[in-house]
Amino acid sequence: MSRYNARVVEPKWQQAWDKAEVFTAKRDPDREKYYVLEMFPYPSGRIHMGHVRNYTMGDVVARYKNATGFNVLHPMGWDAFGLPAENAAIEKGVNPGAWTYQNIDDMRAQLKMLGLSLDWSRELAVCDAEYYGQQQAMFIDMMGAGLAYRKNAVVNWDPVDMTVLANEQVIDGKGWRSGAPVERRELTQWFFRISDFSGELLDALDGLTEWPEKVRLMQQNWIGKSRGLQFSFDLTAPQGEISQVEVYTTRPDTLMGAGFVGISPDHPLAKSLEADNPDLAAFCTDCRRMGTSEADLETAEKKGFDTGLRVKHPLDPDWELPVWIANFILMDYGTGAIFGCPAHDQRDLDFSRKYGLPVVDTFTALENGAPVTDLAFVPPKTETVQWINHFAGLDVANGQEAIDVTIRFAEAAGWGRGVTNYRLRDWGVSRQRYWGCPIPVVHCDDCGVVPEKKENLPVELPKDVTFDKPGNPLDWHPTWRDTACPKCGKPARRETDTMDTFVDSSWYYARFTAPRATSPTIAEDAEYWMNVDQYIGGIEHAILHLLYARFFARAMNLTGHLPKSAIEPFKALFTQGMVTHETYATSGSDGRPVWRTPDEVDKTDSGAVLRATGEPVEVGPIIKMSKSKKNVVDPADIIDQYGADTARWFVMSDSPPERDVEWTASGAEAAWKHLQRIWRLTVEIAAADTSENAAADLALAKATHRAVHEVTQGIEKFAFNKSVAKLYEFANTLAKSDAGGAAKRRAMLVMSQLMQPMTPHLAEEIWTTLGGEGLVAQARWPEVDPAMLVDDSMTLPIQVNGKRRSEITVSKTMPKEEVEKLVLADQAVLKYLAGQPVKKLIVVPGRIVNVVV
RNA sequence: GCGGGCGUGAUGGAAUGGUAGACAUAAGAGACUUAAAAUCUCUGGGCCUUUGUGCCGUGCGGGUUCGAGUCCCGCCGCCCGCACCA
Repeated sequence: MSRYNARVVEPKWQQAWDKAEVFTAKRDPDREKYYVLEMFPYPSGRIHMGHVRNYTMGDVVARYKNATGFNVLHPMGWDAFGLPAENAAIEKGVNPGAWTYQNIDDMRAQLKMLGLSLDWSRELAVCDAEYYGQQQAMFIDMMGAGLAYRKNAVVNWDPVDMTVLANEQVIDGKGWRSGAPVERRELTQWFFRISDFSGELLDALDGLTEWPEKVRLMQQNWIGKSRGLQFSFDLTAPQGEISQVEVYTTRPDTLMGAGFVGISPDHPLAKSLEADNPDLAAFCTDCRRMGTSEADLETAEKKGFDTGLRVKHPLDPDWELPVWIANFILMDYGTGAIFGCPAHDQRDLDFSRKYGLPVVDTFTALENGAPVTDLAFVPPKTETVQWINHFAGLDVANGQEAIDVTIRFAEAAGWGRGVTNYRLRDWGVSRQRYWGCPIPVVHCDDCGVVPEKKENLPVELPKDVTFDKPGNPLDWHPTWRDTACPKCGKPARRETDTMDTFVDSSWYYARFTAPRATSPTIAEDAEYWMNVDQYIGGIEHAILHLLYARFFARAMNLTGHLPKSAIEPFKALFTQGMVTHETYATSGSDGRPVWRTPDEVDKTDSGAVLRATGEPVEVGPIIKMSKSKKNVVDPADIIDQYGADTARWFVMSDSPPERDVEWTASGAEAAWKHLQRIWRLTVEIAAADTSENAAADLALAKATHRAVHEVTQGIEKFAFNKSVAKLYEFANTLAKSDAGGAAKRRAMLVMSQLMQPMTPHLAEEIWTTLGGEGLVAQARWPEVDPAMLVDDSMTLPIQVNGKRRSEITVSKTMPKEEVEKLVLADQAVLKYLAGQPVKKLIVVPGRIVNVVV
């Protein structure tokens, strides 16, 4: 019997699809379109199992939708700008562009081996001048619309390497290469006004009904709408120009419990004090060393410094509060100053206890009026509490009522105003790096900051750059900066900042609708193909990428590059889990683990050993495949050994798509065995005579319809693992069936159609072997006859007091009364009733019966 | 620290609030074979002086319900994000 040889079969069908241009998308207003998109990869050079899983999921959807009659757009591109190319340049002396394009060539070749139904004619890389030139045009339009502007912002500065560091390059407050303590430095940088859209981006989340609830919730919390009170504390004595400290609080009702006023180390008041107070200046400098990430600030030890200044309480001129600088207060949020209410905020309480500041209760629990000791009393805003001393006369009220009353009281009295605040900050897009999209502006001594003329776009990155000096090579380039002012023509300098790579990925979905256009988009194409009907990617992009893309689509709409209907570019979103693997390590001479790749390790009954030396190997936790832990399986090896269909089948089976999947060698082996089994069945069926066996034929036809129904349901609901399980079941049924040859042939043809989205090459081979017409990739998805799904009798479980005690076989349509009679006559039921009267008899038709005594 | 999620046999997992463990893997037994591989068949959560339509069992502790893996409250553990990794 001929063995199925993936190495021969797979390229054959890939060529057949190419030749027939099966996956080339053409705009056709007479057909309903379906746009499926997976988050495009960074071209690291090798695809990994996460890619295989991500792109197979998208491919299953694309192939299924194609089979159900949609005009499918399924494109692929490269998120090709970013740090790794510069790191490679520094470490290996390669040119970032050359390195990137080589990686793209390598990865494209690997992806093509997977047999994905991609329209490669639309391929793009964000580092193509053809792409980023259009991005520059949009940047200029955004400047014109007031959506892009410059302001000062802090960056991580490495004082030894004299360069700006990304957050991931700051390890324990030190530069990753130099090891020098990182400083915060202010630079003038470009920003997008995403915060103007805070309310809009928040409200529109309600319309994203096909997004995971958790992602919408994460975005909602990120945008962070709050209602609070803004007011000022008067300083008892002015400090220079400053006589007040303005604060924003979401709990103004706790004002009578204020213990101190806290300001950010970057607050103007703190800065004005630094000149005369070396200790205070040292404290602020220390705070500024922490790095800029919020996680760093929040997890650091909470520290404060008493400025010695005092402010007056707005409700009691005799009440003075100390002003402290605190390292956990962010200048970017609210006013950069707060009042601390230790009795009702754990962080403020810890801070107050640490520095001996007063703790004043403002309310207590209704049933327990004990004062706060080491645990702050922080009830939900909906809980009613007893007020001790409320200036607006509250006695018993819940937190939300108290906040509303307080804001009204302050507004009426004229010392404060209700303010709606958002946590969302404007999007800083400047990067002091080479390998990114140049910001297309020119600095002119006379005209200031001037956008480049559109006819001069793209502002191309120079190719002749060196990385022997730290910092941005664009700054060191001998000629690239020199240009003429677009306004007055005098010599001027190009902006050397490039754009955040999140900008590149904020509109590629739109560019795919017209990837070769000489404008960012083409109206007819955008109108037809947008929005993305199904977007698929990692949960790690739940907030930033997806929020930026939502903003950018709005900005593109305002600047005329997308229709209004495309401001929510992703109609449905699916977030898939990671591919994980066990980790393996031997112990190094210094006692630290030396990570080992799975193919270096042999697993034996007595434990894992290193194949080469027999040295024992520690089997570690199952974690995301990563180069640093070496727990990677190279898809290319798997494809080489078993073929693409096996890899695709494995990543679709077992684990639900939204959860992590563990790659195991036995799982891959099992996937391969199953596909071989299907092929053996096919060969058998192809050789069988065409006899009939009425009863078995009907049973197999019914099983076929059930399989179609259930596999379809699985795909529709993104439960590919369940579709796979049903296909296993169907295969078992088919293998055991006594049906005649003709019936089996019909069943196997349907099997190949159902398998086509997951294992397209094998499916074609089955289809053609059994005489299917044309390509199975172009065959119409099989229809279900509902009549074939109906079973007339069923097993009905019977519980007594909630425990399963018996079962009866009944017709599905049997009336309740008859079921009840049968149940009460059942021997097992009678035994458990033991003569006790039946209190209640619950019959859930078609489900279960519960007898309660 | 804050925000979000997840937790079911040896393993991956299945289960509109209704028979917990579908389907698959590891393992064990058997068939075929000179033998092995491949293939096929069976067993496959735990417990037992009662082998019984027995008892226990979905991270831990409570609760709601005729009935909870599923809903609610409180813990524990792991994962993702935290604005310059992509």
